[in-house]
Amino acid sequence: MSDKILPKPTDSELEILQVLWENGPSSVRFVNDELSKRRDIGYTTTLKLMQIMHEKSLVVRNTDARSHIYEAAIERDATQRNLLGNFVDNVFSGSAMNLVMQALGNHKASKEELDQIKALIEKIEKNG
Amino acid sequence: MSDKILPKPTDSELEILQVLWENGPSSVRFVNDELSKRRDIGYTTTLKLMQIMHEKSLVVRNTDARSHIYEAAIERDATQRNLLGNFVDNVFSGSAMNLVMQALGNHKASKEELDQIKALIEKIEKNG
DNA sequence: AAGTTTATACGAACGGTTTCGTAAAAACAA
DNA sequence: TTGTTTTTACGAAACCGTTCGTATAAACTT
Repeated sequence: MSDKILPKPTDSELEILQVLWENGPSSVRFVNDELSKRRDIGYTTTLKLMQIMHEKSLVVRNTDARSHIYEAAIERDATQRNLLGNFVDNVFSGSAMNLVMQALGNHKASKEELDQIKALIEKIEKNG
Repeated sequence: MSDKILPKPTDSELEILQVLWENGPSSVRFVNDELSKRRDIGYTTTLKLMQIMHEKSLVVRNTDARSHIYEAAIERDATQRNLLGNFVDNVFSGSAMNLVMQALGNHKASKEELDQIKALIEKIEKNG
């Protein structure tokens, strides 16, 4: 009822969410250190981004201690599902199958991965 | 050798590219009519977008006639592959398999589509 | 020829993201 | 206590994408 529609995270926000999803609740310092491994970014830039994410309710934070602890407020799976839907529409004209074929065809998958997919397909076929 | 790295098309530019890929070389008028079927957009907005795309070399154009004819300058497959790679990195931390599983699990695929994927997997397994 | 329609070109505004400088407060060290 | 480090907060600049108004020219209509 009182659920608000959360905005789609931007690319930078997604970078931060990945860190939070993988490491759990974290300080700005920690997130910034993680991001810094991948690219140049100033501490206050990361801080500002996370403050904006807080305003947007993409993260929640605990301000008890001096260094605030931030936590992702949206689920990884749900977020990926949302963004995937958008992406399929924009880039593959809505054809998820085309995307899957591209992803499969382009990516050198291991035997285990292919087996996983085959298992999933069988499961879908049974329940279909 | 003298190949330039083309910029990643934006969402709006992608809309236009879809029209050009599906209909071949087209006038601004035609593209705008197509876009207008899906959303509100002014003629000069479409024109401006296509002019910017021309500057970026995402399209080429023939200005012989009064109404200029625009044509996609980048291939659909290559573009989709590029954007997919980006997307997998940003949203799925580089795991294409995770993306495929999500796409498959979430999309109600027809028997034909599943067969297509199975055939592709077999082909990959043979050549692997 | 005069007026209407249709096209391109250009510039500017608007909104949003990203970046960072600077200030203020809190914690720590000497 | 005084100075250094660490943190949050705030504001502003720079940048980009999108949108559209207006000017101008070309082509068509009567």
